[in-house]
Amino acid sequence: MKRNKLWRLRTEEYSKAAFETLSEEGLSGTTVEKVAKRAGVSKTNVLHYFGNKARLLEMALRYGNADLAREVSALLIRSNTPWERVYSVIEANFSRQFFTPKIAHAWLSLLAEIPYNPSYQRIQTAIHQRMRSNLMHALEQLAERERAEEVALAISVMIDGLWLRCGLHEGGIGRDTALQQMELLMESLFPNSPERLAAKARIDEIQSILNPG
Amino acid sequence: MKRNKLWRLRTEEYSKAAFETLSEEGLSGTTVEKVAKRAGVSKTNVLHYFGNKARLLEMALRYGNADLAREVSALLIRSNTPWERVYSVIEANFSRQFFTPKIAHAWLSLLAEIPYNPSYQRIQTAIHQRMRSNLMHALEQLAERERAEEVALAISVMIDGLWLRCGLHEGGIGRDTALQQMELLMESLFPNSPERLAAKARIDEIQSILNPG
DNA sequence: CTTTTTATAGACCAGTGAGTCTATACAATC
DNA sequence: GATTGTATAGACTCACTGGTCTATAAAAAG
Repeated sequence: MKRNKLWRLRTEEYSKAAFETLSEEGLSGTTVEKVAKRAGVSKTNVLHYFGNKARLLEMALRYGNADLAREVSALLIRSNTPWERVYSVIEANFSRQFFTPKIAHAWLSLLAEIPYNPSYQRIQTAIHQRMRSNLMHALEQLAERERAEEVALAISVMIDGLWLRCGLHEGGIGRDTALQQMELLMESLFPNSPERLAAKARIDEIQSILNPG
Repeated sequence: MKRNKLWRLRTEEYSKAAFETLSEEGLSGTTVEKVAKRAGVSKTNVLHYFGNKARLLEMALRYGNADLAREVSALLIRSNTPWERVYSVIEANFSRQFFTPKIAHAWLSLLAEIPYNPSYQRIQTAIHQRMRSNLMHALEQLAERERAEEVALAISVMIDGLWLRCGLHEGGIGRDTALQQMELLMESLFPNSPERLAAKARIDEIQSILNPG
């Protein structure tokens, strides 16, 4: 169907525009009009595809997550050991392309709306759920179940916290500080583990190959 | 000055109303009108005291933080050792009264605006700065400076992350899970430290006396 | 080649929200 | 007691925003 193709193309285009607008103008500054302007089309057209603003932002949330999800997958399929899978999740979350104040701004703007919009809530729950699941599959092979749960939560909470700080003020936390913090956490949780460090090194390398600069 | 007294009273009242509105309606749902209604006065009156909405929300941010700051102080002045000071910061941040989804919602809503409003940014920077300072004074006596810096950051980032999760969805993270996570972090960072555990126990006790329930 | 569907835009509408203007009650000051 | 300043509210304005209605061009279908 040609219709469906164009549909997908446009929704992706406009979701992206919405995400970018969000990151530059904040939630209160994001209007359908501005998103349309950024995409170079009329407001009517954007509404034609999404029906209403809420759904547009919903798709923006999905859009923002899709990139990250791809990055995680790309590392995950190249992982051979549990430790490598853990570091795939970590590294992907602080990839140079994604872990930027701009993107963190947009993410923050959407997060703030989550409590008031069940639809966003479902999406975010799914996102967290997937991260937890990715971590658990790996960690269960490295620790007892209960500890694995705790640790998985600690890792993902720390990731969220670092993203939050990244979005908060420009000069705040960058990739290096973030990774250093994650390493402080990991080294404290699992001290003296050559396997862990080897995995970290390998994933780091893979990531810098996949995504140079 | 009687004038100043009333002024203080009203600004406090309205800041509180704004904070509460924020927590129930989110940022997009918070209008000057609604805040006024909640305070039982006219919109004009609220505007009379704050001039504009931005300054109202700015005061709401300060208001929300003031409570927390008092809680930290109350524990801090009763602390005798560095470890107790560290746990004062931690416990205060997860006090039963403050660490609630409602308050976390309001806090999230304001955070999302920080990147777009220099004034909020300054306030938030000051808040983070004070937390860092509180932690550093204590941690410097427990580790070398560089490690103290790292650890202080780790603790405050984890606190932020847990607040974020608390605000995200109702059934998410509660005080118990949060404190358990903090303890996982602390135990990993400083294993086998009876002094630390004693301090934790003492602050926990003081806190439950000051703030029963 | 006509008919129907899809894509796109322009004009418009209704609602809302921030902020102002005007007015009144009230307190303080002289 | 007159005057000045403060607190408060009601009516109003102006800008803007989400969303709809109408129209047209383009494409698909027949």
